Amino acid sequence: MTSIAREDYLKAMWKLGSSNIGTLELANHLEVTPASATNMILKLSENGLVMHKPYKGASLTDTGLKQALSVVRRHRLLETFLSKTLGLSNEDLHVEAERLEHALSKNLENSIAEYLDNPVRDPHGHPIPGPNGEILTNDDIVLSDCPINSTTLIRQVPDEDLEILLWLKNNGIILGQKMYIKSKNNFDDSLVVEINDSLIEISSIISKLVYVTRE
Amino acid sequence: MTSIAREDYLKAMWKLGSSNIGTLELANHLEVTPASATNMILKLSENGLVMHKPYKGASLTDTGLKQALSVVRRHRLLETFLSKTLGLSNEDLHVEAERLEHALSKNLENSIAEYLDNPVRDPHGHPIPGPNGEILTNDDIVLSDCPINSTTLIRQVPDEDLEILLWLKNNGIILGQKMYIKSKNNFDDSLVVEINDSLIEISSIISKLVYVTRE
DNA sequence: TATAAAGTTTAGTCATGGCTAAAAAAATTT
DNA sequence: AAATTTTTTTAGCCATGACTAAACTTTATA
Repeated sequence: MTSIAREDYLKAMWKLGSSNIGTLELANHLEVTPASATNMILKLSENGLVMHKPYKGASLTDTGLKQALSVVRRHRLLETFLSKTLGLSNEDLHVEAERLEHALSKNLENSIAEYLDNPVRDPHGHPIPGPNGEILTNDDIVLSDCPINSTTLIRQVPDEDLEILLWLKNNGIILGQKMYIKSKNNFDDSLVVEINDSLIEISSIISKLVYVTRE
Repeated sequence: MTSIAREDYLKAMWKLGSSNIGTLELANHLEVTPASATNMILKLSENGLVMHKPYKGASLTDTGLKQALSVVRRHRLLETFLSKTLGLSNEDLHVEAERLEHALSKNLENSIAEYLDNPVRDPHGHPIPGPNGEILTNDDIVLSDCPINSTTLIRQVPDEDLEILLWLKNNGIILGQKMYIKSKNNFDDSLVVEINDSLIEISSIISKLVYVTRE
């Protein structure tokens, strides 16, 4: 009843936000056709994992959310584990964890968590949900919402897009890095920040994927 | 074209020996019906992984053997990796590796092999096939074929059966252990061996699963 | 507000990999 | 050698999760 496909749908819905997820949006995210997404939404709905209002969108139920967070937990624990043991580069972690997450038993999940001392952040700074779906409450804020003329500390970088990840690394935008926000372009919402005495322009897209805390 | 089910069939055929594997034997090993096994044998045959003589049995082709050994390599590398990092007990290793082996990418396989310094034995003493299917030539012999009144060293214990594994451990039959073969029962082919000054009777079934070398 | 466009669902198809029941071949007994 | 048992295959069915094409809502535009 729980399958790889179902877990992928639940995780995708979690990523896309809390409510009224469009079929097309979900289908695009999973690279399937809208018809396939409708099909699966109906099945998940029958199993009480998803709420579906025809033509209006779908959202996770409490049970569905819990299962989605379980997948996310496995993913992030795996990233942390592979990083610590094999020293995989930050760019490789996501792809490998994506393959393994569905095959991780509860037992192995527990062993890994214990081995890592129950970490609350993965190597990209993302919070790791607890065994029952508890998620770390943090005061990380998205970079694009940050006030000008503030000093911030980088807390989360995205993990999926290789190109973005490499760009961030090449420009010194890494976890724990201090960064001063100089200005914001009112036309395209890009930012100019100062890192280690050099100025860097951060596109609007990227500034929505990086999270920071105020210093 | 390569799927979990197909990999399981190839691995099972490898385990069952080199040629003329019966449909029923294969089906029993995989806990599917004979009809399902016939079905899959035909598919693998179409893909050149298996030779099938109707009503006579099936066997792996060179390509099929190579793919089977690739699965075995992943399995045994995973066992070794999980043992070394998480310190999983010997009894847990098999089950966990069984789940993960199909999801291990070539990249991760390589990383793990390198991390472990290209091991040639897994924690149960089984040889780990190389990246191209090369298997360690060793002079391990099956315990049941061992001459009486010889001193032997335990080199391989089975990994699948929990009960057997626990019995072996509880009786001191572990890798590297010295063992003296005292006698053989001509009726049931069981053995009596001396380990650490105590005598142990080993059933015929188990004596076919343990491999040793002469001292 | 009527129409076009965008998004969603329905209907029907396909491959995969199970299953059962029945037919056919091979091996074993009598 | 004939009959029986065992093994294997064939035929047909089912669930899963993709797909296309067409129908149907909803939203946006003229």
